[in-house]
Amino acid sequence: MSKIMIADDEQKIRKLVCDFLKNVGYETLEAEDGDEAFALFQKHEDDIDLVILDIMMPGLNGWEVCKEIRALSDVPVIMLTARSEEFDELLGYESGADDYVTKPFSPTILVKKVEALLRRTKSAAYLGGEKDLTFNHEAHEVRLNGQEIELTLKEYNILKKLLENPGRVYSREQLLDSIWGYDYVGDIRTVDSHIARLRTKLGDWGNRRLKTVYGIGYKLEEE
Amino acid sequence: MSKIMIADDEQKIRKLVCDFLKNVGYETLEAEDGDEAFALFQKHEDDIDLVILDIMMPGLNGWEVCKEIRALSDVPVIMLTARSEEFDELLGYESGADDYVTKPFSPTILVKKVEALLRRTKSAAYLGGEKDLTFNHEAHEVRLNGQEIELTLKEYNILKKLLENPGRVYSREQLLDSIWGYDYVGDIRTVDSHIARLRTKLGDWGNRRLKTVYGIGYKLEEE
DNA sequence: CTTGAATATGAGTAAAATCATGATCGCGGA
DNA sequence: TCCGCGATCATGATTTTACTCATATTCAAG
Repeated sequence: MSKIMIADDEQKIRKLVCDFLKNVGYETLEAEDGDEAFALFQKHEDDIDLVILDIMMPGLNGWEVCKEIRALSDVPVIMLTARSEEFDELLGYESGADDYVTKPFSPTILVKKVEALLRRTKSAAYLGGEKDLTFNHEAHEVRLNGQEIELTLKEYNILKKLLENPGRVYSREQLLDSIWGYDYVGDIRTVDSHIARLRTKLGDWGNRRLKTVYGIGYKLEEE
Repeated sequence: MSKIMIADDEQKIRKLVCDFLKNVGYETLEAEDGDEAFALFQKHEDDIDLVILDIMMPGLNGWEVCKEIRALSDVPVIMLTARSEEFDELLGYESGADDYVTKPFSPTILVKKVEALLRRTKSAAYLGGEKDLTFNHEAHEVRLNGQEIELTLKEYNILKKLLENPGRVYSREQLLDSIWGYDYVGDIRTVDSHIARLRTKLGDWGNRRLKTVYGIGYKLEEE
């Protein structure tokens, strides 16, 4: 099960959050200030699946810890912000946080955010990680089990689009709109052609994951 | 696709937000003050999937609109707050808002929040009690006790419709009107066929909850 | 309270309509 | 010329509709 680190200087809050997270099956790790949080993260980096950071903490504050962590890892981060603080939410996103929760917060909502974030990042593993399909946007290259697959522009864009939201269904119109452009006029079934070619090129993986949703469109199925 | 209502008295802001939302495939509805917002919501209640409310508006202010909407519906609500305002976030949560964004905001962030919120609410368990049946509109997926049930379009739409108002009876005509379209011509008892297949596919749950109201139509029984 | 006519619904089947696929072809730009 | 792209078409698959007949329900008359 996933391990979550929570950093907050208030012991009560830490306990509250930990209790709820443990309740739904997560392991937790606690830090009571920014310095400890970062130290702990460095030590357990490979084990930690998600980080929750309070902003106002002794030592490094939450934003700073977040930036430091970001320098090392893409682990998902949720920030806790006290309502009275003059906080600049934007800064949070700039520092690389994935989500934030304002105090006072309902633990249930926090748990839901944690779950949503884990779900999202775990299914995005293909994009960064060591799974079977990797995207290298810079090089415009796709690799399946390390082997490069030569995709044409349209194929590449369609695959990329579907990969942006694994599980979500895209209608042919949506794909045409976002890849071809709003002003595209032409046969809607063109999408089918490209999907077919993608499936061929991606072989087994393509057949397994590129799903047709009858009467709706296509989606990339999560596994 | 989801429809989103945005209420703000500044035309520029409305346009900005609408453009971004449309860009990622949402439909939008605009209101320029609190009164119009509430009126519009009442009228299109069933179609609106999410509401974005500015706080400072002529007529009813954002908090008030939110409360009024909450009296009718659980639709997700995002509040827009000017950062300079002395605002009490708690009031926002008390009035039932699900999230808020402070101005000036980046449209991208707003879009992300919208998506996060829709994801959260749309895949949430439908009926308060047991968590056995879940709808994921994005993925066009229905799960019963976690296991996916493959439904055809019509089946899916009928189930969704009935689920919108558990306990309420829908006549065959109403279902035909809202799912097939008012101009449908054909056998009214087609509905029966689909209900029958739904019951089969949903097994025990279907037989228990999909009730026939003799002489009237069908309903989804609450438990 | 029972019966039976009238009506409504369920189950099953088969036909019809719709949709997706994969193969193929021609166009046009690199 | 080659290659990416869009279009078309035959084919098969899936979904939707229509229809039949058995069963269930209602309601009023006996």
